Amino acid sequence: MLQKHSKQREAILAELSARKDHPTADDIYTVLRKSHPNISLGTVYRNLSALADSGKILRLHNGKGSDRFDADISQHCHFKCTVCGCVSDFSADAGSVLPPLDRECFEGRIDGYSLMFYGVCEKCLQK
Amino acid sequence: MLQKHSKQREAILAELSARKDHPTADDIYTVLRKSHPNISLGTVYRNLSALADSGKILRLHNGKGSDRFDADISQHCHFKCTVCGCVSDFSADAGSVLPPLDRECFEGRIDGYSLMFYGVCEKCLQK
DNA sequence: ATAATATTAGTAACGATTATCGTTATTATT
DNA sequence: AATAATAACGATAATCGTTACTAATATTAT
Ligand SMILES: [Mn+2]
Ligand SMILES: [Mn+2]
Ligand SMILES: [Zn+2]
Ligand SMILES: [Zn+2]
Repeated sequence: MLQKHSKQREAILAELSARKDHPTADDIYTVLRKSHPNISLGTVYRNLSALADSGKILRLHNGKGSDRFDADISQHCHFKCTVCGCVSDFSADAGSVLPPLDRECFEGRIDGYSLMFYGVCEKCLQK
Repeated sequence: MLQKHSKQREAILAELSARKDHPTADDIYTVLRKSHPNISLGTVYRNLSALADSGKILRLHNGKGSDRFDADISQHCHFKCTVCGCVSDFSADAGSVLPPLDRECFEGRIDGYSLMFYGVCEKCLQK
């Protein structure tokens, strides 16, 4: 996978890297249509999936609703507003607190975790 | 919602309460068909959603793959095996560690969180 | 340049879930 | 107990996010 370069993939990664709002595949598609009028939604999905599989970006499963993507691949948590649906980085210290788990009572292997907080964002609270 | 009693909802809740494997809607549907040959998959989905909305059961978003449900509504974490797909309760102390977050740098309201660990379960490791 | 092939655009297909709708079961009222 | 009101049902169509397919195009190696 990812053996040949493509203008489309470059544009997708550039767009994702330029923003911090954890966009969906369709969000990116809508924006890129302006500069790449013929780009296909399937191409956006295919490249985002390939980039995520190769570890270059992060895929955030989002319960109901579409997946979101993140160019920041460092371990960090997220917060989702249950009113407006926005997803933002969450600078809690939870991430640094979690790793030292008591793995003694668990015989499997832990490769990672996903931690999502739910609530109401500042903007929605003020309405 | 949930204004009238129904045999189907009773059976769905009973089945979910009797197991600890976090079944999908279709899992429950398949089992209940034996005792309730005419039950509809839509009915299972509708009741599981209503029960989850009213807080009587828990819905676990599962990334790709269908949602799973849990009759244990206490705050607890889960572990998903990326090989066989099984989802099990995870008795880490992470849940008790998380609540005291530094909420000072966050202006929104946190209502809860979902924490899922990924890895390989004991059974799959032994193969 | 030529050849090989990964990637694309466009579109069909898919799986999970929700919506619709005429019928049935539950509950309240007479 | 019969009647009326309506929530819930079963069957199935529709929706949504995503993936699969295919002929054409773009990239890379020769
Ligand atoms: Mn992020
Ligand atoms: Mn559980
Ligand atoms: Zn909000
Ligand atoms: Zn396993």
